[in-house]
Amino acid sequence: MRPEDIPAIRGLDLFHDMDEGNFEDLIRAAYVQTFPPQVDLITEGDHADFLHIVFSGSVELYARWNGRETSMATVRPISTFILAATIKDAPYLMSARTSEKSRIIMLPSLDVRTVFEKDNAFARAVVTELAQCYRSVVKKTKDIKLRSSVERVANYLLRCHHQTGGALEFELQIEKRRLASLLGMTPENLSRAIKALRAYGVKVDGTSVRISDLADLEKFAKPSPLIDDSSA
Amino acid sequence: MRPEDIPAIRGLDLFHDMDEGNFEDLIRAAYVQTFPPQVDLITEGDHADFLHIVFSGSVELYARWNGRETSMATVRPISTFILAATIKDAPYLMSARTSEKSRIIMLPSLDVRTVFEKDNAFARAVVTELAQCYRSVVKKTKDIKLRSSVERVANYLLRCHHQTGGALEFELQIEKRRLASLLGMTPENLSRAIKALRAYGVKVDGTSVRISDLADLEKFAKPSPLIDDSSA
DNA sequence: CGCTATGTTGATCCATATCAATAAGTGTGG
DNA sequence: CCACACTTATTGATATGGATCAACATAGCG
Repeated sequence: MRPEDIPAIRGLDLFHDMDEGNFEDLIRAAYVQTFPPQVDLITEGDHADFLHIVFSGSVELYARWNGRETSMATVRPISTFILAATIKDAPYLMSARTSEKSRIIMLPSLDVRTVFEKDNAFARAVVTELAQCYRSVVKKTKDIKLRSSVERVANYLLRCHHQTGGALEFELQIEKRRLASLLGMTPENLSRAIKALRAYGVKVDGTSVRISDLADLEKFAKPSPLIDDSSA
Repeated sequence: MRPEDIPAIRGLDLFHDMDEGNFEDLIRAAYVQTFPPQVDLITEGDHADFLHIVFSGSVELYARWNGRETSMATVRPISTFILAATIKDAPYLMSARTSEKSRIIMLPSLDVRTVFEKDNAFARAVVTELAQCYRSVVKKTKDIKLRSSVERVANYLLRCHHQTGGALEFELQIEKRRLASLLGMTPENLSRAIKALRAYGVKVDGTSVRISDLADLEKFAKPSPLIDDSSA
């Protein structure tokens, strides 16, 4: 752990309000490692030995069943992942792999649970974090069950648009094949969905996206705060 | 609130370890009401004014978008629902309606949050509950994204089988149309999926289900603890 | 600079949705 | 208690969104 990294971790909502001594205990127990792309960090079913924090790069959460695989989420700096398994002392429900070269901090689950037991501020921060995660998955479920694939793509692009501060031109931060899986469709189908959105003023070239008629796209996509707002 | 109901609530994991005085504060502020079937209790987007507890009957959580509707979960006694919105002081992401005549306890969110702030045991119980909810939704997402509709039905029946303590004959506790929506398919498609499972020794007549060849059904369904275990 | 993974496009197939008709419950009021 | 209305379940016919297969283009990358 580089000393200069510590303030950034301390700045996370999850660790911000906890006792300084407890925070230092956690940090002392932490491992830090830089991984190349496409390295598996955890495998679903394994025991949750560490709470992971993505410090740089990005991590894909995915799941398998019966030979099939689907992308569940992308974790970007700086945030933790699979907190629930750590706290519950339960097996991971998802696997995780680096999408790009990534710096990962690992806090032993045992230490996290110990601090959780004695630090009340930390316990409450965990609640906030888990409530956030929960609501986020509920939104994803609504997205998948209530929308067609073209609608999901349209709304995904609108979410990117908002996350980039309202830019009408931006870059996709994720491979298309991964995006397809994340949105519950095949790469071929994503290609076609993107083409279908040309009719609503969306131009995609490689990873760069341009929305030429925002109103038209929104009229089609019908974004809802109860599905698409990343906070709320 | 009938005095004889209080021990049952106290017995819930969520309230079991909290301070007696705080528990009494919550109970004092509670409303109790019996609703007929098909009554809307909450509507998505509304502010979360109450934490609800299903005391008897059952409640369906569902969501709408753009004129479409999908069932998200069924809540059975005795458990709470939409804790995350209450704690985060955020709008509900799902609507809820009674499926049958139901006795519902409502704790004002404000009181729940007040107790949450001062009662550390309660705060930790909230964590456990939210972690459980989170993992449960993740499993549902995996079920939907990784399995075909027939596979989902097969695994649903196996879950019923386990929840009834291993019975090979049991009753569906939910209307078929609701089940279809819950599993992300149409009622017609559910009918056909059930018919397709005859090949694996499943006989459904009305609401009664009989599994004649468990091994065969399991071989087809390939249940996984990481998707189908209700605890874990 | 070639190799391999990714992305696109077209053709086809299949799972699931939709539409339609009927049957079977379920509840209600006379 | 039955007749009627209404909702739910089933079945068949058809339509369609999305998957699969195949071919090619493209872009990273060693």
